[in-house]
Amino acid sequence: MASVNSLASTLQQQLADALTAALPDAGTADPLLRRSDRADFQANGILALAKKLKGNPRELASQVTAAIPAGDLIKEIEVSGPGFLNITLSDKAIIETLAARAADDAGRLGVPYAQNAGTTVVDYAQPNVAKEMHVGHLRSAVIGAAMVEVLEFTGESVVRRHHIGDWGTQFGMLIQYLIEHPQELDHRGGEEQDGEAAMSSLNRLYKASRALFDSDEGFKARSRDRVVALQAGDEETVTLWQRFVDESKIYFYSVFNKLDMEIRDPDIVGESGYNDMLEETCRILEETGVAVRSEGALCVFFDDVKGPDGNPVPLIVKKTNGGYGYAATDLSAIRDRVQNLKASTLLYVVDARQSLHFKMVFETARRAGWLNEDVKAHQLAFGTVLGKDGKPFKTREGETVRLVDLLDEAIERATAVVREKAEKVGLTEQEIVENGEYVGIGAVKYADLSTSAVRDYKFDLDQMVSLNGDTSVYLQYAYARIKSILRKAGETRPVAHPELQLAPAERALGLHLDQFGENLAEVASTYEPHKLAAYLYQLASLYTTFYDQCHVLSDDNPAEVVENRLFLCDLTARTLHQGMALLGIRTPERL
RNA sequence: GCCCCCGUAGCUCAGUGGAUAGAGCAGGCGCCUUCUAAGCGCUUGGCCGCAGGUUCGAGUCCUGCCGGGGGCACCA
Repeated sequence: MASVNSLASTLQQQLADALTAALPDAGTADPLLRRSDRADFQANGILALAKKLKGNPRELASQVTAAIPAGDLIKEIEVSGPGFLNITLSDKAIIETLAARAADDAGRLGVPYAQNAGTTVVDYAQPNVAKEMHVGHLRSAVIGAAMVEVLEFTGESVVRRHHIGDWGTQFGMLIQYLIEHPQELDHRGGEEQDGEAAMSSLNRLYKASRALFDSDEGFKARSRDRVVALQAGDEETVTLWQRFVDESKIYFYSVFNKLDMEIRDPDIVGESGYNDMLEETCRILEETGVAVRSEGALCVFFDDVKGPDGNPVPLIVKKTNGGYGYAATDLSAIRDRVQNLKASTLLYVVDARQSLHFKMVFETARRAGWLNEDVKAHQLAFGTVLGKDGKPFKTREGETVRLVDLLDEAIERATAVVREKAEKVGLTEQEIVENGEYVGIGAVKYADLSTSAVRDYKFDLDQMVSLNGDTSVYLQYAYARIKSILRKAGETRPVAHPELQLAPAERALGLHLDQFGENLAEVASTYEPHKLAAYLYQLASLYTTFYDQCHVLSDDNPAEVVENRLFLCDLTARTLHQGMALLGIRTPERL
């Protein structure tokens, strides 16, 4: 038996049954079970019921209490305040449940798969071809990757899509420039091509072509013709376009590699990938009357979308000049994902500033029948990255900050701290370098993942790399301390002892450990990865309290106590490791 | 003008309609001859933007204001 019912769910069921038994008129009422400061759990549901049944809540609570069958689960249950039930579980039940989790041979800590799992297409990490990646790209990548992992862990079948910006008018300009300056993308003397080098030549070419485009009417005209040639599939043009894409991918992979994030080539399906569908998408929309002609453009209108002048503002699917807007691409992507990939959910990890656009796109897709009750789309909108001062994140010179520079600095600063502390643990040079990357990148990811995505986000490298308090290293450090104890204790898997009475810190840790699966289910259904970060921080915090109050390897402890504490250490380590892995953050064995 | 998001401790942020609103940072006081002090304990600090409403119960739901950010016809 791999999957384990959590204490909360077992208790919830017992209370629900007791409610039905004691108060048949109540039907299937929710006992509203919550964690509590006053006991392990608190049930609030009887208060609302009392109103409905016109009864005294405290009396009803007593009746419900009496209807709960005797068993090992509950140690104490009392009616409190206006009619709350305060419930304390037995130590035995806690350790037995955790032992079942530890014994899960599927390595899932007893976390069950979701009942109604489907296929979710997650659209995240969408850099632009021939353009430098900046902090804005970080959020989509980090948040999206975490959602992918969490969804997969809960049993959802996930298709990743990196909707890179590899299409559009700017490619006419780039390709035309390359035709006129053919050496610009050549690699120097066969030296090994790395991401930085690829980006710097792309960057140079982009700037040069942009300058020429703005100053030279002839070049501008030739560039426009080149766009037409590209869209028409002209062989020479497409070949050159492919060079830009390939060159950019070298750069993307180097950045994602630095981010310790796996991006697979088949998952990169950029805007160009839907090019062949655009015409048909527009035709369907027009034929079904979802889209109409307005001022020469093919548009979809909405009652509640208006411009500053009070006139309706449409979603433009096809432009007056015959070109396709990005709405056509997004709608085609929806068709592809629903019809070909058989998605039941589409998740877009996209900047909140595009919320109106996606609202209109989703509504259009609903009208066209591509989305419906069974196939839903959701934008996981994230806020803008701001500097410490609350203004858009820029360098002192007002330029956008390169993502790689930021990551390098985070790694550099983290490595310095790791090195400073390394002697105490006896780290090798290789471990110092490795840990510096894990700590630095972890700090950046954790900072992004530990607040709710929709808020604007203050990027404060000093704070994240301070490595104090609520930062990733707190969790990594807790993990390393556990592993240190486990190494000292030897290799055998520790045995749980349900017969023991638990110390307060042990109970608190144990109860929290048991809620891992419920937390993941919530994260998966609300698309809020920061709740996982909060759970893990709480877990590490409860562990360090335990670490402080409950010495593990002490000669004063009876053997069973040592074993049981080792068991708690082991399960905490495995839970931390699993949770951090879902967030994309490494947990070094020594730190 | 309309729409969306945000407003919680000095700062950065949590807070599934439940009892006394929580963390981290910063400030104050303690704790390394015992498993990693990147830590732990204690402590100072709150008209949860304002005003109504719904509810047995509102930081949380509804309405209206105020303040900040963003979006709103052929860029993505």
